[in-house]
Amino acid sequence: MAAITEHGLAELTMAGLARRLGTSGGHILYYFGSKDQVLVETLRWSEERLAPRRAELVAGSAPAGERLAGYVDLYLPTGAADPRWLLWVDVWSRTIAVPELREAQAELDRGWHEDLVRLVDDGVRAGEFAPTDAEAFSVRLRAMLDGFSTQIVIGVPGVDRDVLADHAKDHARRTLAPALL
Amino acid sequence: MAAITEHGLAELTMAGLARRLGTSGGHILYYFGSKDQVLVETLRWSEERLAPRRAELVAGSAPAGERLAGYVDLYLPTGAADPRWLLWVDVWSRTIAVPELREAQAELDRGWHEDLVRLVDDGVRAGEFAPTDAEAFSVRLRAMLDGFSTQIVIGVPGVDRDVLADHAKDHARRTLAPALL
DNA sequence: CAATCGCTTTGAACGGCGTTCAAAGACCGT
DNA sequence: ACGGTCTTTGAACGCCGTTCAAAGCGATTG
Repeated sequence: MAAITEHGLAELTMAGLARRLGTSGGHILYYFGSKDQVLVETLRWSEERLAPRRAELVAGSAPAGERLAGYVDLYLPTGAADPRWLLWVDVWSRTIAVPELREAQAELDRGWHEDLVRLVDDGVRAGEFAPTDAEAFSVRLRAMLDGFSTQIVIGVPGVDRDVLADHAKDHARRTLAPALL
Repeated sequence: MAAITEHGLAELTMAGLARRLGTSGGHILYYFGSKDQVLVETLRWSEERLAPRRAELVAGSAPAGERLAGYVDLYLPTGAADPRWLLWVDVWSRTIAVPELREAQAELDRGWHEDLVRLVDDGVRAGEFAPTDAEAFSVRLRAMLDGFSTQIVIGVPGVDRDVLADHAKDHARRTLAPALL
């Protein structure tokens, strides 16, 4: 992750990474099998580091609306070169050619999905949100967040992370708003 | 596009493409400059082929709701290996390393955005949709569609193109529904 | 203590990639 | 028939991810 942050994913080669780690390219592949596996394991590691904060958002005692806003902020890339999202986009394009990546990737997604469903159900149960199909809500919101994240991380001119975050939060607020009476 | 359809983007090499075209790799690069440019020009060509149908959706006389559903169907990939969307995902990951692609890509996006804004404004003007910030609606819906498209084209297990299309259409319908009184 | 044996680690070699470029070919106005 | 410009080729280049034979290392054993 540090290597990606410093020089970008495109500059990350087996030989370069090995040099940085004081070992050889062959050695890395002895354990990981392929560069694809290195990348997907790095993504997994990166996602695991977010797990505690995500768990807190699901289990926390703050109003569900606030926790949902926190979920959006945690999901989106921090900025134009967020290494976690560089990995996501790269893994997407590699998944098309390398089916072994598909399951790992689907599994990471599932974690985000299940937590969001719990969070929304929690808010509904507390009467803070209108009765909602949490599954459908999660599928839609996360797709929107994926689209926003892509734009942010590839640096589409004129897009601003915080503006897009507000779009997502506003969408959530309106969709989950309890009926006025 | 035919080569991508038949063998996938990962198998598409300069030498292989040249052989298929009865020419040499150097010759393709004489005109295109780089493989990245070949891909982005191919994407542009592919998008241009959709332009007439998109224009018809904007200018058509059918109810705006129906035209919006048509927009969703045109936007999403046709299936798991839609070559247009293989190119999109590939261009996303290359854009990160090759800034020259960014403008081309943003420009293609702009076309979809502007047409969707017109379509929604049209529906609002006709009283078919509630008064809506069409800009914001377009930013959100297209992000959602990008997220869905990614999942479809990379073949996430368990996702179905038509189910996701219905999600998008339902989101649009609910968001744009005129108030009940 | 030496021999053995599995697990690590190396780095040279490999095939294939996108790209470059000197040379050859084709075309055309004069 | 010549000259000049634009095309086209294909060999060469540097770099990539990956493979694999050989060497290194440490623990187990007689």
